[in-house]
Amino acid sequence: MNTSPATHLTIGAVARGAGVGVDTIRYYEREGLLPPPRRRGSGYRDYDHEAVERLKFIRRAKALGFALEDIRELLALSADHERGVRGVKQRAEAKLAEIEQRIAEMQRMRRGLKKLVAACPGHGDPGACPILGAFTHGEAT
Amino acid sequence: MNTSPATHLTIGAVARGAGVGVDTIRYYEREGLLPPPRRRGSGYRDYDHEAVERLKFIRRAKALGFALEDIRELLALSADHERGVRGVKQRAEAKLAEIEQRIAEMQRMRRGLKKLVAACPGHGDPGACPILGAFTHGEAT
DNA sequence: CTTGACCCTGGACCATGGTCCGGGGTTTAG
DNA sequence: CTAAACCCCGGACCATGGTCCAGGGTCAAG
Repeated sequence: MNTSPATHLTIGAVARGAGVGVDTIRYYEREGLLPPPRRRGSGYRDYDHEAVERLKFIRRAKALGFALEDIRELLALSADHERGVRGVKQRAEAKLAEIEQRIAEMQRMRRGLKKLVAACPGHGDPGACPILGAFTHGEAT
Repeated sequence: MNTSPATHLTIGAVARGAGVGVDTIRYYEREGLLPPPRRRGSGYRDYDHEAVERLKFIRRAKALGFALEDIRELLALSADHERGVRGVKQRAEAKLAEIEQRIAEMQRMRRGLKKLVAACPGHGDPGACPILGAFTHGEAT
């Protein structure tokens, strides 16, 4: 297996490869999401392809609903592989529960709003608009 | 029904009544979410009970997934009742679509994460943990 | 060798949704 | 009357997740 550690990528190449901005990369580095890469003599950051993967991972994790802080923890866990696997699974389970919670909340919103929209004639007497009514004395929750 | 316009409430009473902080009320006023109330001779804001209702409305709308800017628009529409009813319904419909969109996204996340958690042994070889794998080369989306 | 594209740093700035503070006036209960 | 509790204003500050800028060095093509 070739994990290709020998690639030499500038920050710009990594950014293009991962679909983020260079400032974002430096920001993630400051925030401990991306390990500080080795430097070239010039001071330029010198990345390998794993950095691109890690950034893609961050994007995916964000898309999965993880905040940067969650991701930082996940990455720290995955760095410490032996105890990491268990931890990663636990975090993922916790996140799953959180997401399911959020879905349930959103569904409550959806139901309330749907009911209101269905009941609103969309014209005429404001008193007949249940949306405004629900806003004014809450029956939409 | 008594719409009681004659109540005299200080900002603190309104805050307690609506379950928000006084700073939040002043912030909402600055942001155009709450109309500037009349003032007493001393300069104190003088609210009536409608302000409390309006704040509760803002809380409910936030709970329904509206951002403060959305709420500002909704309030502006509802102030102009005749053309407002139609507008309010349209906004609510748009918001409903947005919420449904968000629910769908969350459900995709949930499915991905669930699959990963189910497949992860939770111990042993990190290579066997599909969560880390999915993060490193995305199959979770 | 020059030129333009790229990289470095530190720090300022953005939006969102508030929260807190200081210095001062007001109101109300005892 | 006094003291506590409340109110005023303007402005600073918080977290989140970046984005942009100035002033300078580096690298690659022609």
